[in-house]
Amino acid sequence: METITENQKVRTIKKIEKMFGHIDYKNPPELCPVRDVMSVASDQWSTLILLWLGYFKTLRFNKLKKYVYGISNKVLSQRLKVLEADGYVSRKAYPEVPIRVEYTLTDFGQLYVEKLLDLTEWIQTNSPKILANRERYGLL
Amino acid sequence: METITENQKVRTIKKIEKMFGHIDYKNPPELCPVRDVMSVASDQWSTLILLWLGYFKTLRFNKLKKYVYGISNKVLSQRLKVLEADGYVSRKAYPEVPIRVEYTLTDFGQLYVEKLLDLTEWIQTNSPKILANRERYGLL
DNA sequence: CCGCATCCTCTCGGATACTG
DNA sequence: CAGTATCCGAGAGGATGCGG
Repeated sequence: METITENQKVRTIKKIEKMFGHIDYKNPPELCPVRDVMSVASDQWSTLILLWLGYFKTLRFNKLKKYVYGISNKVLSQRLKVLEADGYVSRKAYPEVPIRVEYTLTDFGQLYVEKLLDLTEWIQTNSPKILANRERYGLL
Repeated sequence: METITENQKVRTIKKIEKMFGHIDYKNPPELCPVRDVMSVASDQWSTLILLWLGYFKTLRFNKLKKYVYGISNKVLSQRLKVLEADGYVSRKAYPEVPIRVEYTLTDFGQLYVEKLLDLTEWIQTNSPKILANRERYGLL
């Protein structure tokens, strides 16, 4: 396991201070953009949608639905709409019959996916440890 | 805005392939550890709890409740329990009267917070753009 | 094929009151 | 002080059928 230097801890604290320090912590959550934006972007379904789009570059609705296994029509279209609104995803409809719709990451979305991936990779690496923790904890 | 090289995109795809490639996408979500672990760690409340603990190092229950503004007793204790189970947070109770309980990040939790922070910083930086997107989209 | 509309279920989460 | 217990409402999300 990686080790943590005191220096690193101090830098972390500085970063958090920069993030939270200037807001009055008594403010309602609506006024915290980080939380607001996070609630869209790091939603469980959205995360998977974005990663699969990062992988395939372009996906149609039903294809996406297959990869993001278990998602319902309703939730998928809901999430796509929000992701489009926030600028991560672009939607292109071809007026054929039957209609064809393609979803693609925007450049902005691509950047986000790269950040997100750093986190999910870390999680993937550490998930055995985490699941073991959880197991052990359950036994207490 | 940063630009994205084609090289970077290819690397991103490789990473995602490594993450998702080996699993059968038809498997039920329960079998995807990334998703499972993410649902705990990147929960909206958990994120805030972890960041505040990263900032203060040690916080008591009611102090935490003040900083994570708007969280209820129930949810706070729930989240803390799960975060403890997964190994991000340690709980220490002092048998005084009245009782005193202190929550601290574990070293593991500290590492996670650093990763998480990279993401939230990016979000903080880009939230004006995202909110503007959202606004514009609403007008269409 | 895309995805909205409907219905219905069920969990999450807020408020409050209470105990070791 | 640090939670647990209880109640309750809101809304997320699943299933299905239909329409463009």
